Amino acid sequence: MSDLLERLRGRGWRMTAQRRVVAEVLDGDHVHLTADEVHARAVTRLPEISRATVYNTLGEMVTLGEVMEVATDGRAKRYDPNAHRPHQHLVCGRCGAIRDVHPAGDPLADLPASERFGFTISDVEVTYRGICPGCASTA
Amino acid sequence: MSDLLERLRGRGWRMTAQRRVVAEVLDGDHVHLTADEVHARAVTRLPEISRATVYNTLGEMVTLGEVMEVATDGRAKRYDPNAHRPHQHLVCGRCGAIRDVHPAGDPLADLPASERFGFTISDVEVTYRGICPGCASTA
DNA sequence: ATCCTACGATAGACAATGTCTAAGTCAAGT
DNA sequence: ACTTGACTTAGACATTGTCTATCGTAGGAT
Repeated sequence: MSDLLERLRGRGWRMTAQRRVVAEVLDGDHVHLTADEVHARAVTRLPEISRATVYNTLGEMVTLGEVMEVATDGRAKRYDPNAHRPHQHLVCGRCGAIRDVHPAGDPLADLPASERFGFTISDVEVTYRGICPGCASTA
Repeated sequence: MSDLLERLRGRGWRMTAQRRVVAEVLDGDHVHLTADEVHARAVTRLPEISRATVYNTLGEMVTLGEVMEVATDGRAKRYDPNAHRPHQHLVCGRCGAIRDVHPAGDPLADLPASERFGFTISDVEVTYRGICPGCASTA
């Protein structure tokens, strides 16, 4: 059952059919759907759900820190329900497949003070780019 | 004078007034303009230049590897002429300011084989997020 | 159980960014 | 100076995301 839904429930969220469906559709590992993909899947369970509601709901989940927003390609943002465990992303440049990965080490430690320009740094995002095995074999 | 323009010249590029203006507008350090910002600046020098040409020209420069495309915010892509020297980006979450930074170490080495899922990795992008000194003082 | 009310959902207009097409223009080799 | 294919243009179109006015409903109060 959806961890995501459980966590949202415990936050005073008014539970509606729409929010439940969005949370259910988004649940899982290595899930990185665009807002429109979420909407398409939600519609199969709740035909009258609107695009605006999907956008609103995803935005609220991001604000609550329960979902990560990922912009790997400059196109549509993707939504990653795996926000409770820090991770980075590995992206196939040909087919767009995305995997969650867990690098060793702390990239923040690699940025010397002289390269911080006085910024207070709160987060580091790492995106690995390459070609996935499937795409490599059909080169 | 523009290194960028020099490098483009040596690649069999047909040199037009439009391309020259785009390359000149984009030149410099810590430059990260959106396509529309490039267009706005180009228009002041060459009033009849079209949006399509700016998009085309930027796209070609990216393909040639002379300009980096940066998607730091899920909004408009930004274009960084500093492609000849590898670097990463530091972004202010409040005002959107972007600085080029040079972390020590190799982030690729931090990704164990077991976390590569058979991908052939060709590139790593790191984005540091935080608050710049100016925004911090007007908190 | 029913009623209220504020919060959520809806449709569709609008906005921002990017892509494509058809026709005109021009850089550069001959 | 020609010629030609690459370049440019205006504007339509596509995609992604946001906003507004109105309607519906979850959940507490009675």
